[in-house]
Amino acid sequence: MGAKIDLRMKSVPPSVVQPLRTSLKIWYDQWGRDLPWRQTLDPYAIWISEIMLQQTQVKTVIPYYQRWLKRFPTLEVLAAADQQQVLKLWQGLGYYARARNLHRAAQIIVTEWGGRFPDTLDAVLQLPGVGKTTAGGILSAAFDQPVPILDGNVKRVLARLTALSVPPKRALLHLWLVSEQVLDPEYPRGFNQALMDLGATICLPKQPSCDRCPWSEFCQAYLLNLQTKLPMSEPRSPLPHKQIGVAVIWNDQGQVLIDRRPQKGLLGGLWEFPGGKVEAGETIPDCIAREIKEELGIEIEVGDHLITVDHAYTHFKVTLTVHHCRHLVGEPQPIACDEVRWVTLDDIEMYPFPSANQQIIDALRHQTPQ
DNA sequence: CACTCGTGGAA
DNA sequence: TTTCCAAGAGT
Repeated sequence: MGAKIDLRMKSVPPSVVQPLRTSLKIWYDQWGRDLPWRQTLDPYAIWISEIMLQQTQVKTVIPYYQRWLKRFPTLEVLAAADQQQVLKLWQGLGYYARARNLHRAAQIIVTEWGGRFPDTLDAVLQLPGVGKTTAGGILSAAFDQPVPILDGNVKRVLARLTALSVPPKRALLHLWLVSEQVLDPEYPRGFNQALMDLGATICLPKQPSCDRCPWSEFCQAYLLNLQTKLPMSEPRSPLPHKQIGVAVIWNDQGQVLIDRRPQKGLLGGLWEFPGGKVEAGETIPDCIAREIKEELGIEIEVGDHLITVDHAYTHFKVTLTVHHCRHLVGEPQPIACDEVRWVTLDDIEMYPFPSANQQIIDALRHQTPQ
């Protein structure tokens, strides 16, 4: 009872550590990726890339990274910027707390560190939005310090290397120890980058290219022919589906009403068209009128259907049913949001919107305003 | 510690 | 088309 799996059996034998380092370096020298953030040693630029790359593919990040450094070339520029400008540049990248934390952290570095990026693990871990993996990525890439990492790529590579018999989530301590154990103290910058490249280009989730892998002769999963079955995954529960009624409210000046979501929580700090969840037995127009009265304190007339948008978030799906509406009486109040504003369709592009709402804006541009 | 937090690439 | 999941962190 309670006997835990003996993870020591899954460690890497000390005699294998040096061959792992040597073979990975040789492979990386030939096959390593040439990525924009590897052309600099500026800790600011490397930090930006590490944050953007959290849960986000390299291909998606590259254009955002280029635009970011053009718009916010230094820590000082970022610290002095408006949060709305920061979020606007982040629009579409998701996990918007990353952008809010970057902005806050830049201000902290300016005030607490005189604008000089900290170079110790403790100090970097104090920055909002920086956890163990990001800290290791920054310190190894920018300062060549031997600090381990454990991102999705490394979890998969090490789970296969050691034929980990439980899902990685259940063995994080073990995986961190292995990452630290194999890390080459003579070559930390290249090693960590090589480890991630191995996961991203060879040790793929499905159909790993073991015939091109420098570690195949050491890989317990490969030697046991388990490489396509590892790492183990945990079953997922089906996503709940929410029906949302959304209002595009027009006033007599041809403006529409938008609101800014609270800083905390989903899509914090972004703007949106107001609306809310459809209750049982309620029609969409009834829902929209009720939500607008509850959240903005105004009376509207619900008109024609504009567009229906289906969107999937991480933990649920939504269907936004959007109607044109006409403002009748009352001054909009920010009851359930941080701010409300009347804007023209020309000005609306200045505001950061979530992707599902951007589709609504696109639809508005393609039809005659009410 | 389980849950929250976005979006799009790739199969 | 659906499904997985990507250089994870905060609470």
